[in-house]
Amino acid sequence: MARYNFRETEAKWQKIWEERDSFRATEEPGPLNAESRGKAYVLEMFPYPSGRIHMGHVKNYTMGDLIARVRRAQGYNVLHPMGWDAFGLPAENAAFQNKVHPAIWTRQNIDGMRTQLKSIGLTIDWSREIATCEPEYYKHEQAMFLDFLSNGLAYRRESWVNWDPVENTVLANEQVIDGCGWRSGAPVERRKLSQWFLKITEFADELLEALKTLDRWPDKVRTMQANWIGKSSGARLTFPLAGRSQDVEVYTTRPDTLFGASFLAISPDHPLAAELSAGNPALAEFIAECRQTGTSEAVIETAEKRGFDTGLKAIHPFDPNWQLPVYVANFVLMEYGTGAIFGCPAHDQRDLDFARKYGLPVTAVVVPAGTDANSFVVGDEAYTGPGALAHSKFLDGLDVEGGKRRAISELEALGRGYGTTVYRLRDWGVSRQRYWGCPIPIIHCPTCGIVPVPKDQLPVTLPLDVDFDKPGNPLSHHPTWKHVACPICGGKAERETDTFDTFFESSWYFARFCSPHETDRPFTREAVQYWLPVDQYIGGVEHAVLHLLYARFFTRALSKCGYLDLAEPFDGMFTQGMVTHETYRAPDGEWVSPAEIQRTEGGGIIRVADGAVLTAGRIEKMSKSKRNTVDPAAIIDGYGADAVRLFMLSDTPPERDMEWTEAGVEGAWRYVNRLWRLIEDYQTIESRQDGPGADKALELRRVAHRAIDRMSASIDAFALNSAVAEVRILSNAIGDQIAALHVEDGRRPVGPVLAEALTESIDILIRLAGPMMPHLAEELWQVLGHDRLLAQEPWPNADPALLISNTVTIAIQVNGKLKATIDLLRDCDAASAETTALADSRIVAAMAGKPARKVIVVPNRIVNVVV
RNA sequence: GCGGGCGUGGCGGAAUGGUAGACGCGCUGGAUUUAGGUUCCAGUGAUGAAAGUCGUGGGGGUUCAAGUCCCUUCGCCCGCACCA
Repeated sequence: MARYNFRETEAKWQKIWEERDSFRATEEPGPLNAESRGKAYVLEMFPYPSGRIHMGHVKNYTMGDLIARVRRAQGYNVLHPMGWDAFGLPAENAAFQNKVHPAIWTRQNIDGMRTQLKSIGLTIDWSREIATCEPEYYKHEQAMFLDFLSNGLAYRRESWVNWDPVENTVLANEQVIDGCGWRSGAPVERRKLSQWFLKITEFADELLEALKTLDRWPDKVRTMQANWIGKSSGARLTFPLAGRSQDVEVYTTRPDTLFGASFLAISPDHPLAAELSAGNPALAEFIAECRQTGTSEAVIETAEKRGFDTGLKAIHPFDPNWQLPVYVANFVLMEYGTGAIFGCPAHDQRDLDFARKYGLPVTAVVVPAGTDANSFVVGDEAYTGPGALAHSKFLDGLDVEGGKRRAISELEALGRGYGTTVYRLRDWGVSRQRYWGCPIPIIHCPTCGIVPVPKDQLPVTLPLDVDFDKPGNPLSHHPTWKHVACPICGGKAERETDTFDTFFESSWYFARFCSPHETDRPFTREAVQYWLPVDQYIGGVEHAVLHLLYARFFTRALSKCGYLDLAEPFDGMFTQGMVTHETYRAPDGEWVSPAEIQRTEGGGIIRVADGAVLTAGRIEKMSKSKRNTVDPAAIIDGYGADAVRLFMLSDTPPERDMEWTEAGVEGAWRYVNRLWRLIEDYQTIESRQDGPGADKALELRRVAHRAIDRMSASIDAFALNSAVAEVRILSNAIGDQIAALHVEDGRRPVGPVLAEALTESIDILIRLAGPMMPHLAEELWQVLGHDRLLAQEPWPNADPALLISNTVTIAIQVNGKLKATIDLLRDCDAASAETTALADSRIVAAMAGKPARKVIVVPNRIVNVVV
């Protein structure tokens, strides 16, 4: 055997797998799955075709491929597809910068990325590849939208957007930098536009409740989704305005603190604010200032809390003589509750900050148990804990929950309010004022109003002859595209020029993969019934809320419209961590890419080009701005896909951020070569009747079968780094056995018992290594003389008899501190374990003559002597 | 601001409440080969001559026993509805 040539070998097996169509999925379990354990749909989040794959992709697809390969070997009928989330802003930015058409740019990127992905050696069924920018894909979602519309799941209303007043364009949140447009630099304004919404709120409670059933999802993702949905119970109540016929309706989760109210605050977008501003220029200016921020919640919430006293007085619902000032405040969101709140400074931090700023009274009405209500003072911190109500008339003495109930029943009796449930979740705005997205199939007719495009006229395709030089949406200034005849009256009408949010495409692509070539319908019932739900979905934690929630909603909406019969699309979910890298800076502050650096012998870092001494900075998420990305293609070229895959899996638990290092991938590369040499050495063994090693065989087999057992368990638990460790433990054990053999003329004589154990262990080792290092393992499998592909071989079974040994090592503690270990027969009785432990000289010494007060014996584990 | 997460040797990390540091990187010493990314062997938490003592971000608690459970505190990271 020559040196391992990964370049040739990896290309060779990728070609063979492809020629033999090894990973094609059909609903009929094939001969490989004669003893099929059912189907396994393994899916990684499909990539945006940015042009080149990045390390995050490699991590994602390596993990998914490992699962897919293991499941295949375990006898499951596996579906493991790939496609392209091909609509989105970057294509338009590229069009603007480089004068390339988004369609051409996207298709070129897809071609390049497909080649790169294939170089990783993934078990993808490429016959099912889809791209969401193709009319064959998006025509189905246009039909879905029309069905949502007729089923009351889509509607139109006004909503805010970021508006760049210089470019006259709508900006995405990421295009707003410090409150200004990224290209124009002009302060961004909020504007109202008429937009389409999907009624995700109709499923709010269902989406929340069903989280409980998703027991193969990470708890943190379920928690984040539950918080996002944000179910809260509270009260709606009305405050009459003094001297006016109007009321202000308020939502609160703390009706128990009504007697601690000191002001009312309404949103700058509240209708009352608009009305008052008409006769109040100062207020109008305040509201205009509030609109000088973006629409992002993070910006609004972190902005300085400001208010404007309208001069109006609201009358307390429980006391007609009590009047509260009414403010317009920038932190009150029109989208949540009623767009108006009452402020109780003593028991809400935000209200307290506001009250201190504007000199409003602070009255504590909940005091901790055992505290005197008259001496309890709120300083800089609001009291939000439990306690007894005080200074609250009929609520006095009640606890918080009791107070809430009593306050609500009182409000209901007075006809001033009622108990209610509110969700933080808002309906999903799907309109985008952009070109590179799926056209919304709607026609606006001056006579007939909003008219859906008839289904038989779908798809509404994007025109290709568009101009990106003018700001704004190219669809709206296209000379002809939007001008159409109204489908109802035949008169002159205009197409909707907005396109869908790209989350639309990713909300159902997993179903499309089930029958990607259907033309008249998005998928067949048989195919989705067979494959869905996805058994294992894998992707970045950054999608933990939005994408996953939208897909869950979409699945329900499609079921309501008769497309599916399913509530939850993803049975198992795994969220991976990011890939990070150290950062480097030149003396002038410029960021330097890892590809341009070299480490000196003294441990310093220099830039190769000019020898400039660099400083190593923090380890951060790989990003273009910090220039700390590493190109997977270059690394695969240098070390091979197997080494890259192995390093991706080996060091860090997959849910955590991992640091990419050159040393790490080199270590993985060395291990690839070590396995190659191990098989080389193994081939020198020669079975002889008088050969040595019979006494070593059983222990080696134990290690091998333990490796099967522990690695399988690690994979099921997604502890992929531990799974790699198990393979290394096994190869180390085999290597130790071989190294211990005497070499004669290049041969290693060995007795038949150990020879057989070595052969069995090597067989197991290669099967276990296959999902991680598929090319090397496939090559070694062939070298060992097998005809069948390793990719079609079953997973090994652990022999239970080899998983347990006769003796166990037991720790003996004195007062909880380890003093000795002893070997005992497995499952020996507690009494003899105690006797043996107390007889041990080290224990006698540690007890220093004191009597044992208590002895705790945990069978097969520990004896703790308390003195 | 709100929500979620993470913190263990020089480094990545392992550990059903039961022997802290598996596996690897790095480092130290040695051997082999002068190799055209070497390989192999031994050692490697701190401290101590040793016995031992200490040690899982900090502080407190529960327990025979805590990295693991509870309270509290500090630091870092991610998401926040038009990036995908």
